[in-house]
Amino acid sequence: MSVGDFRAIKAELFQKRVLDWYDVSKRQMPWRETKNPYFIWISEIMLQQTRVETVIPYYERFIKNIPTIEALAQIDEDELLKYWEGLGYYSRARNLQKAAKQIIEVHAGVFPRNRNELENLAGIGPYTAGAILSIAFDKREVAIDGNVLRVFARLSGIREDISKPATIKQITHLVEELIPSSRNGDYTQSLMELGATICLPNGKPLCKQCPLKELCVAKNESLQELIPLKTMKKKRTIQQKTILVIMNEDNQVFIRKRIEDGLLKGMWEFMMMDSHLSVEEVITSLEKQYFQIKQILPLLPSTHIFSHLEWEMKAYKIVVNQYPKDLDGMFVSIQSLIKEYSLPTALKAYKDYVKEQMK
DNA sequence: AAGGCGGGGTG
DNA sequence: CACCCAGCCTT
Repeated sequence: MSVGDFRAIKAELFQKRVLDWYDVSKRQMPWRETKNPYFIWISEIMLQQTRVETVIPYYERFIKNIPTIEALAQIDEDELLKYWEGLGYYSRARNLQKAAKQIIEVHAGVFPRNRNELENLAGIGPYTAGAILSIAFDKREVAIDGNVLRVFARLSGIREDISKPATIKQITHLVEELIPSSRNGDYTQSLMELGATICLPNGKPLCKQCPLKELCVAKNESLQELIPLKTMKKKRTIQQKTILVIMNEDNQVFIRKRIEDGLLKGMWEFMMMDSHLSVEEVITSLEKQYFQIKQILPLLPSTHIFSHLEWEMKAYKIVVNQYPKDLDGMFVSIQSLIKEYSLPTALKAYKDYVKEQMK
């Protein structure tokens, strides 16, 4: 069998198999209870590279507190990031607000309903545009995510690297040819659901339970564990950091906002240095910045793994009784730190330490 | 075309 | 540990 053989199958058979399976097997998700494009949009952005179970509580809290495009456009950035804290890929939150403003200014507050206008909004690419159009508006558009790429690579026996644009284009055409005459939103979701629950990655598909097993080239050729082809991945680079949890005599802690770096941009952090510093080096560096140090105490080192790099963190708690006025950050109370400012999960160990200092 | 961008679940 | 997740953006 080949891609050609797969294309020869009856579209109606394929559609009936996958939609019937979806009706019986779909999981419950809060965004499946609505057609409100704003809600669908929020869910799709949160779901980018993020598992369904992780998203659900974030989604519930977000739409409860920021229920409309207008509310999203007007919210303070730090408050917005607070709702995103721990979810990762924080540019998604900033792009969400940028897009909300675009919708109000360019589209008079009316949610766009064609692919071109959607893809011109910040943070919306081909997948998200297709998802919103098919799910919220029942338009004849497809949404190609990692699940759909894997499902269709196996179904049609494609041996190419599924991350290559040419392969994505080829699969996009196959998915488009099979759009049903109705229920396209369910069609979109059924393909992703199949990938997430049956046609699993890492050579572990549950083919016996698959409603499409008779139509699957990979299954019929016993290639389902070899497809899709895995791409070589780059090794993580390791960075050494020294975290300085600086507190003043009023039990306030020093934080500053990350601006210049792409990584964790917009998030707040403790003072950090780019290498491992000894007690003496820390003291020298802080005195050079006109801090007067009253006490310095080593904290437990910790490690945080990002997808593309790794932080090896040494840390110190430092109590100062005097500090310069022109700081690139500020001292805030511990309660305020917890309630109002978003810190990356990478700093969780030291945020937890600060929490314990609350009196 | 390739790499940056978080955090967590899973085997 | 490595892989991958309802991807998008920049270079």
